[in-house]
Amino acid sequence: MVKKPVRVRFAPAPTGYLHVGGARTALFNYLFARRHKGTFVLRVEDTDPARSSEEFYASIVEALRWLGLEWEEGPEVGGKYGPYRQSERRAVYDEALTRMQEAGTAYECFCTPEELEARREEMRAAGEAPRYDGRCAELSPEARAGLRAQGREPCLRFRMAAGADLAYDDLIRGRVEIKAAELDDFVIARPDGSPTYNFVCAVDDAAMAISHVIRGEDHISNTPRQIAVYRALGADLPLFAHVPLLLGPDKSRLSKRHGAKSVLEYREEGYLPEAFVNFLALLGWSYDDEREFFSLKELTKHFSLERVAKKGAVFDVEKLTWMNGTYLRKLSPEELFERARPWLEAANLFAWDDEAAVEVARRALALEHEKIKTLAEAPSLIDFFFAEHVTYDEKAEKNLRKLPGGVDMLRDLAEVCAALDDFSAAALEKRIRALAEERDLGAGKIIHAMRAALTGRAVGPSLFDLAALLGQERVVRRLAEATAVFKKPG
RNA sequence: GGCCCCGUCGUCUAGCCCGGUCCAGGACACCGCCCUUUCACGGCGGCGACGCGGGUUCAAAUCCCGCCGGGGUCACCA
Repeated sequence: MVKKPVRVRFAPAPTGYLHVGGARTALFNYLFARRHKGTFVLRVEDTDPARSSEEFYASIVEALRWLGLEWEEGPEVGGKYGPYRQSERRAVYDEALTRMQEAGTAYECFCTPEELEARREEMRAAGEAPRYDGRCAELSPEARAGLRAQGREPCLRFRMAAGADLAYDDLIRGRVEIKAAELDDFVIARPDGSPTYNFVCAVDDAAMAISHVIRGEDHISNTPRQIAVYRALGADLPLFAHVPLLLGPDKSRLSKRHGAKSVLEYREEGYLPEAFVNFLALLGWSYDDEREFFSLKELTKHFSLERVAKKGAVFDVEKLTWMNGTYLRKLSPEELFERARPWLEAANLFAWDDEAAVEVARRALALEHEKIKTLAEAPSLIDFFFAEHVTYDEKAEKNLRKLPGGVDMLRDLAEVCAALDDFSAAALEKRIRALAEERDLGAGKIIHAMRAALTGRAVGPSLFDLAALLGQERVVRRLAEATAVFKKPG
């Protein structure tokens, strides 16, 4: 038997932003396609005009691109199975609908949503599973005409084969069996003719020659219906793989109420797409018991559905943040600066046409390289280099006050700094340490207070590096200004 | 509630299919120590799990049964 070419699809509905769960599903599809030299298709499931929006569509496309998940076929790039937006495929569905009506696998149902809900409620009350009772399944043409005369507009239902159990082999879960009793005739088109999800999904997967359907496990219960549609269409079944859901801290499906953000929000918060993708891949998939760093490219080499877990995974931002930090540390100082640039620009710390200032920023960020965890932190890490006057935080003020000798020592420090011919970090360190020696003090005493005076903070880069970058003039000035702290009561 | 799925450290997971090498390995977080002018990075160490109960077996995280727990789904949404 000839193996069919691998074709997978990610099929989001543009009813919201791309969230992390969707992103992971997209990633798994992408990886699977690449791994098997197949095709990754993007299909937009916008059959519900009331809930779909262009804004969401655009943001999903942008998010996928940010992650680097390029699709070979889909909106924006085209492909021979297009169009790839279901709102543009109405003709395809209409044709299938007509064929199925003619074949008798679809029939008109005149029940109203209200009537159906009432009957479902009765069934629930009676302890039965609420399902469609087949009331309109065998309506005669005359009966239908009568109902129409009453002003009723029919929807179309799919006729499930009576008494037929269904089963399929899930690539992740193994064999899944569904009893016929659990299946009912479901709506495939609304009275206005617009088709519904289970129908279009199967029609398109068949039409687009999708070989593997990789999606969230919340779709397991849809699978039998879609299989039934496939059969009615006379199409070969794809293979199904249902990946576990992403969970919130309370173990229920990750959602907005857990504070789940859209993918693009993570971008805004300064996460690197390469770190984000790496982290996402590890949520439900593993390589072995050791390795956890993978580039997108490496993932495409190693990914396999066999190593996808069955258990849902909790999205742990802390680990993401740690991983982001390690990725940030792998960048060269220049790359780090360039990638932090959007955040730096937004913070408006200095004029970008001032080359000297840009250079200071570049070097300042380099001094914080080992500490930065997200790009969004960049501005606050270096802003004191550009502040007109230093404002001291609580801890800094405390460190300043602890300086032995107080104001006098601060003045001496300023004097010493002003007298230095060579204001390099090395020369500065030598001089400051010598001063500490002269006064019979631990160098740390001076260093801590001086850092506070120069930066307004108790934490920061190496004092001597920072001071050298700040420049002699500003160092002397800030040391002088810091004497004000001692004049305040405290 | 019916049906379906899942169940190893707080979290992500390796191990389970092919029982012994697992008094369960790695990572994040946390704690301690080291490095060090602070923070951080890095290094070292610690804390910490096989949901419970039966059974099979010389031997069970691994196989079987039951229970419990969690989740998903039951639309003219996708």
